[in-house]
Amino acid sequence: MGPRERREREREGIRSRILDAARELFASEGVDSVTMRRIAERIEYSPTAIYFHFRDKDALLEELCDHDFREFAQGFGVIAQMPDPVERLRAAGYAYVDFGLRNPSHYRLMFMVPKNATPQSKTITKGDPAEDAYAFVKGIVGDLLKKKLLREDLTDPDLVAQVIWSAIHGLVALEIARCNDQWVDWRPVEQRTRQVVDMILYGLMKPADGVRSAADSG
Amino acid sequence: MGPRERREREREGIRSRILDAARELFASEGVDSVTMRRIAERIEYSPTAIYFHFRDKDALLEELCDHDFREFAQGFGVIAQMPDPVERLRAAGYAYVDFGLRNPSHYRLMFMVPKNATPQSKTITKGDPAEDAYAFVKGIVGDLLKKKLLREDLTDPDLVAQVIWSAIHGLVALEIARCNDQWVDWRPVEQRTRQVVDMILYGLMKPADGVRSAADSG
DNA sequence: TCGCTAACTTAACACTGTTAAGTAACGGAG
DNA sequence: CTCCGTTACTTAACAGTGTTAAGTTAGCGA
Repeated sequence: MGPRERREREREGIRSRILDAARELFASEGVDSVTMRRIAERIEYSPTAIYFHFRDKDALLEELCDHDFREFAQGFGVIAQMPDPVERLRAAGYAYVDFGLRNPSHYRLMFMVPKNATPQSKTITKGDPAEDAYAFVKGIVGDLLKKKLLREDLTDPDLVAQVIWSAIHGLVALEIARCNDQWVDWRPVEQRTRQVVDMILYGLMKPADGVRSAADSG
Repeated sequence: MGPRERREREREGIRSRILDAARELFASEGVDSVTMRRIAERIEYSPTAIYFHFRDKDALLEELCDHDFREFAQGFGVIAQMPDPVERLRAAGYAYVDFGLRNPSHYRLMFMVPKNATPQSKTITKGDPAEDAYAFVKGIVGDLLKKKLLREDLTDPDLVAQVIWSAIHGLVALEIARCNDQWVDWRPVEQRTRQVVDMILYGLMKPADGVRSAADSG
């Protein structure tokens, strides 16, 4: 009760209005259009008012990132239900690429800009597959290990998860940064996605088990 | 001959002085320190003088990139001599990663910043493996195809080259953008490199032929 | 010698993030 | 109720950015 809490609520309100304005600007006009002055304009405050709620512009973008990270991880919700870890990995790969290509600006901010650290997020619990996409992949790798489906020299879930992430990230990152590059005779991104995922599965699993390629099922 | 040519030479001279200054600034203090004013300071000209030689800052950076692209491709010179395409691919992978990690600023500018096009370079001849790194990889893939070492469903050299590039690029790009990220328990980049290259070979080649992993030879 | 043009410089514009100083409103203490 | 301090802002300004417009000087061709 009391005005103490009301002030707190109001403060939180304007905070998220700032974040919303930044996000809209960001999504509709690209990261370069996210200036303090344009954010301020949208919420009808003076530019410097933002500094009362965020340390600086980087802190603001960091919090935007934070939100995106959770949303990103939550996108894997249904996939987590799949019983077969191989199919789960394949689906996760497709979902990852899909997110990146649907939200190139967000993806850039999240993974393609050098950062000292992923937001030391108080709001995302590290290691929880529902909120942490890396933990989700690592979980799948753990299941593959348990079922002894991986090559015998692969025993470190972190290492394998990082290798998988590299390949998928490279696909998305190149598409975002180089999609209009006339130099390379690009194959359709869907085709590349299928082949990268196939390569990951063929490349990490025991040959004996045989990987059903994407071509077989669709 | 006469003063006509001398002027031409002088013009070319100041042009490359600008490029050199920009390159030094870029390598020693990062891309953010490459401002028109600081470049001008170094060559003891006024900032606006640069505009007489380059359309704008982007054009200047583009030409910087151009130079890096050729240097990058030339780094594959000795590797091109290797007779076995499998070993050639492995060595090319290591060399690629090595370049990226040794020149993170250059790598970022070359491959991690969205561009409408790789410089429509008059100075790099597309398709020449000595000057075009993509063509070099595509050439290796062609040899692998000729020797029937690839999985039977893989017949398109461009597609395969792009898949290989994705995986290697992802490794480098993540290392550059996220090397200090506390969120992920990163394995040493050398270890990841070996595993990514192994995954590419295991993932693309026929299982029958057996891939000698990096662990076997070193 | 005249004049044109290439190669510059200086001044300025329109931006950017950010800080310093000033102002109005609100809440608790005496 | 009054006073006072904190909170939440605004206005003005600084230092920086890329870039353009206008003015200046030097050198070549006629």
